[in-house]
Amino acid sequence: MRQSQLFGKTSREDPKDAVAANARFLERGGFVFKNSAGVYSFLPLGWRVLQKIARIIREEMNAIGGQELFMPALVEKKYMEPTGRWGVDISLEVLGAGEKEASFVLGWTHEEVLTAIAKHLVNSYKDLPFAAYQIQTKFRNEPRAKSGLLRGREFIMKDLYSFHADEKDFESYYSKVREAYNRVFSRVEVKAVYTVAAGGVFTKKNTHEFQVVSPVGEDTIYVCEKCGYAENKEISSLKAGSACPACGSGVEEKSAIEVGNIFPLGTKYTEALGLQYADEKGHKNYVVMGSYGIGLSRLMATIVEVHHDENGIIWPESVAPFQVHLIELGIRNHELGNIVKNTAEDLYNRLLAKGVDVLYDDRADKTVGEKFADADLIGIPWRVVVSEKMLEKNGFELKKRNRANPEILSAAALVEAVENKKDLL
RNA sequence: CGGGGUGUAGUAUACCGGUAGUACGCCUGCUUUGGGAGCAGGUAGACCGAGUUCAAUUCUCGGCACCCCGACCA
Repeated sequence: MRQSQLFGKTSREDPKDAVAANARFLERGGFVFKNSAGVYSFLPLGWRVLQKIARIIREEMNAIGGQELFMPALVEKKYMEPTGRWGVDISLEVLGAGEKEASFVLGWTHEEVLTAIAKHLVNSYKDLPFAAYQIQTKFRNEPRAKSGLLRGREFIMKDLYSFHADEKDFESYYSKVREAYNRVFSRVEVKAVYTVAAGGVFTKKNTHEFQVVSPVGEDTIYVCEKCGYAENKEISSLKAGSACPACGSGVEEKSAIEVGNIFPLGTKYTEALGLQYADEKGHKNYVVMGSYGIGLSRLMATIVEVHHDENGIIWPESVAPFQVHLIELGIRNHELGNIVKNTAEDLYNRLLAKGVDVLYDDRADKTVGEKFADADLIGIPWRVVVSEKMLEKNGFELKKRNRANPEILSAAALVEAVENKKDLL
């Protein structure tokens, strides 16, 4: 991608209404655009990051047998009423044609919708278990959207639902999901603490959350540094310094961002909606359910909260919008400058040919300082500079975003290094 | 939803009851070129509505929007 053509520009000033690091850097870097409070557009740069995250989540969900599908955002009243979730506070209701009262809600979760589908498809124990998920926009009329992408009224979420014949089968799947979630969070390089929590509007049972410790987090958790056991303050009888229920060591109080959760639902929804199956003896039983969420847009914001410095974002390689930021410092209308320009074009094409994702800063009207400052802000892991100075040394400069000192490499060595993602620095 | 605050150019800001200023951006030209360049010229602005007033961007009221604290929450 040529940066001169990119739909998205950096800005030098922080937006006046943004305080959280994720909002400041994502808006300034041209990753997202705030359309309303808690309502964001993803610009091409931000959308690439989101797609990288989505791909990792898909791989891990598929690996535990999750089947991807896609459900409607318009959810009719008849689905939510039987479970008592029609008209809850966070609902964004929609009027049908000619109606005076809303008959649809913009979907904020999909247990009911998928259970209705399952009623059509599940008759026998032979149809169980199964797990299905989607990646979709969710709508929740938050009384107070805040902290950039961390709490929006509209956000992108992966929601997985599993259906089982009995609790035992459910529990074994629940722990599989837990492991899959750990892999997701470790691949995007956030440290998520598995935390015991409350079920809110989803279930009366205890649930589990994946919490990333961060000062901007809205949740308070008690976490044991020694064994890693953690409880959410909302259900906990612990205090800072209390003995850890798991190992007896002291727990600490931390602010944390909830990046994922897994809910045991039992038969709450299947009873309310009448989802039963026939067992081996022909007896009818209610299906046991679980639901499992990861907020993708929130996770993207969390990654920024965890991985940045004063100059901008430092993307983990797994989710960076591009692998390489190629910066050309040729002087316009100048003989040597043209050589620099041509050399950079050539290198750009070589990297593309090798299948490397490159953002090529070919902008002719930007100064050196501006290009470097933009590169720091956008936070692509590898930076390659082509300039007169480098050509004199017969090489290219390669620098990692999180390192201070660059390396000078020949073109061939550089292409090889980037291609093999060799950490030469 | 309770409390507090803020709405001025594309962005960030200043001043003011009477002609709205600065910086960055953007456009033209020349110069410059390894950490947000220089000169010259140009472009562009008071959230909406009502009231007070000779006169409102400024004061008052209402609405709307956005931010922060709380309650709530993936």
